[in-house]
Amino acid sequence: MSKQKRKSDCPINFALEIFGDRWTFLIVRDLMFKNKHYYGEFLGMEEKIATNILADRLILLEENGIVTRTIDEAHNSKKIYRLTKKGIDLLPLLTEAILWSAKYDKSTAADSKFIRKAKKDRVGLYAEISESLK
Amino acid sequence: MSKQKRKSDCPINFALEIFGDRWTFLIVRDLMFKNKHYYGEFLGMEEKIATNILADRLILLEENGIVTRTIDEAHNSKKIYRLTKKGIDLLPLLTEAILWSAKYDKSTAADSKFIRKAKKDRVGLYAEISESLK
DNA sequence: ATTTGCTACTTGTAAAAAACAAGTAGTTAA
DNA sequence: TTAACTACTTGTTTTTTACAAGTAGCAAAT
Repeated sequence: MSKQKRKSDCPINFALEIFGDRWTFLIVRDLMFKNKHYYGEFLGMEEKIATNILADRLILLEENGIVTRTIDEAHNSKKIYRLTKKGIDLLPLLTEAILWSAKYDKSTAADSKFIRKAKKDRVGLYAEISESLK
Repeated sequence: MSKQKRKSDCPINFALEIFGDRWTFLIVRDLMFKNKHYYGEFLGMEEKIATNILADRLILLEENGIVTRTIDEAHNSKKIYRLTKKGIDLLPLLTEAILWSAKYDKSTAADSKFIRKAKKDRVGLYAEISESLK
């Protein structure tokens, strides 16, 4: 999945050209909600991403300005991945996806506390999570 | 892209297993915002979807309860595609995607009137569009 | 000082999906 | 009765994904 010329300037298409695959959003999810920061942590995700796909998607996410990659000062062999502002700004999109899935998937594993808070106090929820990502 | 067992019950993954590709959301976009209802109309989209991909995605969207397919009574050779309630409920998700892309894509083709309305009166916008889809 | 293991990858290959070009079957219109 | 339209299907090539294995840099343990 390398850089190609865009199919259109439609905003939906813009988002799809970054996130229109099975894996990219799962990495963002782990960064956003599961406090994961290392390659090895993403590799451990429930959905079992392959090593090459993970490496590829991390590069793309960095190229698209959604995550940063820095060296862990305590352990030189480790790299820390973090969401940028642009990445954190995906929170409303992720939240709507979660709400939609929770509504229509009978066997959803969505966190009911999250759903309740999202319905009652969206602004507060966003503030809380944004704060946790600083 | 046929039916396979799910990788997880995570709500993000649930959405991705339906929409995690380059094309499915573009069809939903055309149904939601561009008043398209026929195979031939989708085929004419700016992004140039291939005939086999379109046919496949329409089947999947129907299987997932997001669109209905009915025969046009006036023209027996035509089929009408419409969003279901489940499909219309994707509106907040699509809207957040549009807002995010409009914010971060310098050359976005996002409709500025839509963006303004979405920022000022989300509820009103949703009501307006939902009404137009009945 | 050297093996052992951890971390973050890369490489090779098979399988699956997408892209592209062409063809087909059932209307409808001329 | 032919021509055109509509919604597809089929075949082939190209691209992407999945899976298994290997590698390079660092750190701790023997």
